[in-house]
Amino acid sequence: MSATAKEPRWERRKQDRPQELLAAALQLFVERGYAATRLEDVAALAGVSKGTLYLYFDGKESLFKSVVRANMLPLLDEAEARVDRHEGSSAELLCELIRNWWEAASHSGLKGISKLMVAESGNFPELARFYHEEIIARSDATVVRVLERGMARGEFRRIDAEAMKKVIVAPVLMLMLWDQSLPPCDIAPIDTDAYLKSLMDLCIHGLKA
Amino acid sequence: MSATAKEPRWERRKQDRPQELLAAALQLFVERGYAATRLEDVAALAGVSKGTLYLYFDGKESLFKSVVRANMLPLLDEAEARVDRHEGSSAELLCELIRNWWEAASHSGLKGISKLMVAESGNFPELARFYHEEIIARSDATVVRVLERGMARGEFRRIDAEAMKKVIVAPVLMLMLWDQSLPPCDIAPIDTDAYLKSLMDLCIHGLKA
Amino acid sequence: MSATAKEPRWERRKQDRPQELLAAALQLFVERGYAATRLEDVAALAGVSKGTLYLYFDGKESLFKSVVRANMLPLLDEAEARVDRHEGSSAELLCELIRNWWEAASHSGLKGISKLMVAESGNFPELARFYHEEIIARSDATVVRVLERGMARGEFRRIDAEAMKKVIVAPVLMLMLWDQSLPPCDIAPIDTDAYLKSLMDLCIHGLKA
Amino acid sequence: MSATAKEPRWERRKQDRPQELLAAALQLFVERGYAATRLEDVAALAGVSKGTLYLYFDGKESLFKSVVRANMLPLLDEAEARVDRHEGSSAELLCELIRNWWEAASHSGLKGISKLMVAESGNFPELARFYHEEIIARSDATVVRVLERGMARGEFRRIDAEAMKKVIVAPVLMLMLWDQSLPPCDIAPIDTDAYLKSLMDLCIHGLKA
DNA sequence: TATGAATGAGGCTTCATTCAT
DNA sequence: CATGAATGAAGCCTCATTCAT
Repeated sequence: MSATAKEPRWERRKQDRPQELLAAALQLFVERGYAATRLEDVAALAGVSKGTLYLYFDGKESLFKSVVRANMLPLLDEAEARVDRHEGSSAELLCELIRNWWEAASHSGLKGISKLMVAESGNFPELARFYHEEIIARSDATVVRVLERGMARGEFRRIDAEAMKKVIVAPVLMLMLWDQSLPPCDIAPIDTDAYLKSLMDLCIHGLKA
Repeated sequence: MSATAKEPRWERRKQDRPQELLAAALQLFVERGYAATRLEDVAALAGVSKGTLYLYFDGKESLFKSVVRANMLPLLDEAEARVDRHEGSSAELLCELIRNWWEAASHSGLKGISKLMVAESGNFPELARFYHEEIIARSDATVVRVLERGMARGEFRRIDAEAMKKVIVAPVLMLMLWDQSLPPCDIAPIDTDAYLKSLMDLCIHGLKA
Repeated sequence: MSATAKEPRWERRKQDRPQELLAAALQLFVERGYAATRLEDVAALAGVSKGTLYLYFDGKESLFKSVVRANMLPLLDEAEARVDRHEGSSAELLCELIRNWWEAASHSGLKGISKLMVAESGNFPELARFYHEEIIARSDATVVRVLERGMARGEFRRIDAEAMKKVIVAPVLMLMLWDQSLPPCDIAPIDTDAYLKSLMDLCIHGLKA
Repeated sequence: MSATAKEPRWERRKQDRPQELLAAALQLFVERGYAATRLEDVAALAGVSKGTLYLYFDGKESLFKSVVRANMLPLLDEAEARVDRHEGSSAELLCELIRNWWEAASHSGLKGISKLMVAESGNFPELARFYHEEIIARSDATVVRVLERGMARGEFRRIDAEAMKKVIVAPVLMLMLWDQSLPPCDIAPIDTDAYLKSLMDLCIHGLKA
């Protein structure tokens, strides 16, 4: 599946105006929340005028949904394939999964989207459902597959994989939220490397047979 | 003629108005976020009119800060004392700590406040700092004490307690956020008991010497 | 006409609450204007609660009109009689008139009322008419009588008494306005004595035959 | 198809909007006072909607200050120069000064501004100081120069010029106030010509050596 | 396409007025 | 009589949206 010349992911488009607007909108929505973000600020941050925004999006809500969808869709197909192809130990696989997930989140808008979904789930429940089905549920399922692979191969002790998956996913999600929230408040940020190492360390020791 | 002859325009007493307003405000701020919450709705939910709110609070921002502070301050001093008095194993102590923390959060507004702080940290950075210092930092410190107690007594293996504390706190915080976000979106809620059991199970096995 | 024991000048009454309220209202209305004066401040300045005000006055507008009328009515009957009884020169009479008027204004609320009438004439035209008929017109008429007496007795040269009366009244009114406006703004106040002396000096030299 | 085919929602150009708004605001502020003037009425009188006002002014207070400054600044430099160039008698000069001042006030917003300053000095003390320094103090100084010129040339008798200047300025100011206040109340307006003639007549006779 | 002036619904806040105590 | 908690209409201001250019 080679990169297509035109991927019609946003309403209308021309050159990269939409992307710039989506990037600006993501930043401000994440910083301030949906209601507190003014479209004029989004437009200014994208270097266009207020009216231009309406050439590409139907309005504020449409822009918001586009931001969420645009930042979620590219993420879906990455980590999963790798799990099935993996040859090594399940512990290694789990660690790789965690680290890959964090890497993917860091190089995309997923960290911000996750914060947005926590903040705005009440105002956009169907978006929150979409996020949970497409991102969380698939991440969960991937973790479950690894956990079951580990148990099946005798590497992991018997655990409640369904419950444990969320326990393992939670620290990664929380790291995303902290990563978004702490620096703007002048709160000392998390030491990401040490945090992830501790998480993987805890999982390896906590799960091993 | 027992009570009201001619439907009084208002009823309750001055003393409990602030609490009623704070409770209503907490609910709506958590559901909708700060900017999307209308003071008229808060007042209506508390059973009073718009103007009454201003008899007790200086305005929207003041109400918000009061909500946060009122729901954070009562929580601070509970779990910590228990740690020092504990006689049993550190694993038991850690489990008790996690469960107590969740219990306390469930019977107070802390779950909502935590969601609020994720959502509004960018708009109220000094409140976010207050929250982190009073809630997160103290929870972290308590966890650290337990981890170091366990290591000192040979119950836990040597770990990076500073990094691990956040890994352990994160799932509890994330549970609070899910607990607030999922039900209003008609997403299947977390099985809290199984989740906490898995968390404690992972910690016990993951930390033991 | 001896002083009566009860002069029913205000709506209802009891002891001296009404006077205290009227005094407080006069002060604040003059300082801030009608619209910018809050009844709660009036009540507080009078040492009573907001509700009490409504026991004595029908509302804000009623209070305002009462303030104006209460401070105008006592003033009406003083200066006029003196003119007819006067035996000396018309120049002396005019000077006495000016000084008496200023004295009367200083020891009553008339200075404030005059400022109020300038400020609020547009919002209370019928009050402004009342003020002009009862205060200005009568002052004017008195001045005219003095001017005509002076001309009749050959002390003053022939002038347009109708036009000149306002020219003579204006500096006294303006002095009242300055006296009310300048000190609160930290602007150097008028030297009242020198001002009145100059006015009388100008009149005496300017009118003499 | 000469111009508007389908009734445009707005018409005029950006450049003259501020002046139109300032003119409308001056009128209403003078008529009703600061607090009683609604911005929506100002906007309507200027032919625009509420929100448009905020494109040009920061808010009500900013609009008010702009109104005052815009109507004061153009007035400052006119009459003064003429005094120094004058060749004729000081009596003529004084009369010319008075008449020029009145003419200037009549053809500008100064009459209204003067009323506003009397009414709102308590609420805008620093504006009142600005007005007194820029308008009153300069008028005063010009009058003083004429009086001293007259005394120096032996045309005027010796007087207290500092006190007399305010006595001479007061009738002109008071005429402005009457001119603003009387007509809206259906009170017979001042006969301006006769009034000014009487004032000049009084000054000439009252000052001459 | 792109602009930005203009609009007006909607929310925060004030305060005159009411009325149970 | 007096109080002050409660009300709600009204005004200031913001900002999503429209549209002539």
